[in-house]
Amino acid sequence: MTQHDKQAKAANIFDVARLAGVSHQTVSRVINDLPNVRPATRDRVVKAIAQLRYVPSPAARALVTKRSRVLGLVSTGVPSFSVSTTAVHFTTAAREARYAVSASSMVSGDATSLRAAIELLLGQKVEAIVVISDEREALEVIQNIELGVPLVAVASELAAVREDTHQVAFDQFQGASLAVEHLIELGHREIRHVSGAVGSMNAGERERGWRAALADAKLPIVPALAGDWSPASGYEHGLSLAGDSTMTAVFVASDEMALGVMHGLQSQGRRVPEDVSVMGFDDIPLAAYVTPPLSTVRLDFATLGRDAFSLLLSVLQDEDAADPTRRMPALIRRASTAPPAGIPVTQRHTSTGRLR
Amino acid sequence: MTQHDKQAKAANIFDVARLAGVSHQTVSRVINDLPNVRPATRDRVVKAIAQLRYVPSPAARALVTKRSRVLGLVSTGVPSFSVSTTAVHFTTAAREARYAVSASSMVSGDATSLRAAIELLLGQKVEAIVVISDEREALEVIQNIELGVPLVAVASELAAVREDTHQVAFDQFQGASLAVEHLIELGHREIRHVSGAVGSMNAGERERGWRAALADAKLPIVPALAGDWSPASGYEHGLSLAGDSTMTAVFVASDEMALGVMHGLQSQGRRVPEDVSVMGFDDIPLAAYVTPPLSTVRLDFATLGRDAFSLLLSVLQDEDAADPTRRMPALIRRASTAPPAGIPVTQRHTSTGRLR
DNA sequence: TGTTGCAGAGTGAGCGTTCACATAGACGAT
DNA sequence: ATCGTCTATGTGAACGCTCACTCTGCAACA
Repeated sequence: MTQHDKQAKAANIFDVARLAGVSHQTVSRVINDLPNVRPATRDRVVKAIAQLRYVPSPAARALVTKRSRVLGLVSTGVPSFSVSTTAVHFTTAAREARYAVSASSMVSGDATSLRAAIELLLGQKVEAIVVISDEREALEVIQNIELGVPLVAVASELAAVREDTHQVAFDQFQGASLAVEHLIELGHREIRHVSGAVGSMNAGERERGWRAALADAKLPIVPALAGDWSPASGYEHGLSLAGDSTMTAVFVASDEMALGVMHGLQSQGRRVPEDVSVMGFDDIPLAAYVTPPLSTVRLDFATLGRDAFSLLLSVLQDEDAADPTRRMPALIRRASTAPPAGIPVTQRHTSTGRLR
Repeated sequence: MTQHDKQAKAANIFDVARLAGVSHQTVSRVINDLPNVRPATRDRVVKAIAQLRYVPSPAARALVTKRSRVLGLVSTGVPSFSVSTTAVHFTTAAREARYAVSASSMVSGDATSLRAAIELLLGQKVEAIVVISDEREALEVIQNIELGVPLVAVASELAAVREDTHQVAFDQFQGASLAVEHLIELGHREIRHVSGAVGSMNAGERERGWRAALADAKLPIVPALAGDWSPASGYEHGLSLAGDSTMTAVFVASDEMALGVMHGLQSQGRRVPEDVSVMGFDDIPLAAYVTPPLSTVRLDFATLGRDAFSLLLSVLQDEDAADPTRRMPALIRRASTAPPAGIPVTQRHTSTGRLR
């Protein structure tokens, strides 16, 4: 019974066929779950497979079927909660559907490395590519490459230049409006915005939402303060906002920056939310556990990741259902937002000078 | 000149050979950069390749060479800064060496899905597998699978059960000692610890470091408070620690939890660092931008990721150099740690009762 | 002038699958 | 008895490479 299952070299379909006393084609039918195989025969084959620890060669299979069952995943930027979570759930969904995911993440996202990454993916004959990147330019670079395979972009702008580009995203605009409306409802009238990085599509949509909500309420709009998603940039703007005694609330384009803003504000003696309300975006796990807990807009990245995969799958199966689903964010009220101080005018006078 | 480069179906090595007026073997020599090809010939081939947009089939190549140039990457747990950063840099290094990375991330990391993930990777004939997981059990599950390929674990415990398992890690023990010694130097005598998740190797090492540093200084040791890496668990422990008037400092096993601890403490009226010093671990980007900025231990995950790849590469090339490098963490002093209040005894009396 | 050596090619087999097709037997209808 | 039909199985080619050879001509040497 005991086999010489030494390092002999892996069994192939013919070895299995021989052991099971059938043709290689019958083995193929069994591994591919095709009909017209007698249960008894199937059994013998299955046993032979197990005994020989046979694993079909993906290379041979890909060679003849011309399908690799590999998906390319490109992501850019410093690892963030949003991108990572989306990616993990995309990968999980793919795995469950028995697709392999060839990942190509990169911090910089410049045209050169992006092109190299795509090239490598294409060289692997991936069946489709999904891009999780918020950088408008990155998406454009990719769209200008002759891919030859479908592209799914997890991105908030409908900039579908090419016919075979599909999209899945949150409604960032609505999310931002939600946030700003919440501040307006609380009674705030001067609401500032710290935006995300230049060239970021999400940043653009969020700023647009802020602007629209203010316009709707006929409230004053001043130029947004340009951040870069880093807590450091939030902090810098927090410092300068501390000196702005007319505003009573800040809508920040991300939680990470919002925490920086709060720290900047607090370090100058401005209290949150008593003096200034701060609103974030994303709802990162930490948001609820800082002082004060951050009001924010929740994005369900897990669902987004799975959505991206479903879309990819339907594109691959030519069901051009492909409706660009846009998930709605949810408002999360916590302690960093509150009605403005009841005595705004007096307040304004006493704290007019630059604080330091 | 203009070709009918319609959807004709991709060119193969023979098409290129025909166009260049050489044999397929010469084309093969060119794409593999082998010698004994006249420059003029090489040129013609290169031109033909460009003209036909020829890309060699990885499947055909893998079929004959028996090498896939694909690496498997498994990671477990909720996406975190540490894991994501390590993974991104591993991927980048691999891409630069023209290796593809098949990613299989999963939130749960239970034996079943872990086995399924490994199975899928093995089915793709990956040349090696790297695991970025802190869960002892996950690593054990994987080590008990007959992989047939080398395994590199990014993990802090030297639990090399199998011969072909290699490791790369930080010296978590030293890092934790560093942190605790910093607190001791500041004058703290009662230093508590909020540990990471049960079953986490890093958590174990960090707790061990805390214990050792206290023992070295002959300071009292009480059982650690068991967290689970989540900010929520940090918060809970922060709440209970607020009632512990004997301790003046807490060493928390991660920054995320440390922020939760600070929030718990602060919500009970305990000031950081005036009443309690809090020390984190990891140095996440946010750590410097909360109030107060968090003292912590910095881990260079980017280097770790690259190290993992170098190790993998040397293992693949049979250079069993394979020394288990352990990178040293660095102490980062910020504002969440300070000398204990000068009047600890009085303090102790006034705040003895449970705060709430 | 013949022999050797080597650079620069080419030839054909083989990798492990799936696909299209061929074949054998069983069964019911004519 | 004969034919078609369906099920269960087998046969051989093709996929696109690399590998191990073979072949050709030219330079160098005795």
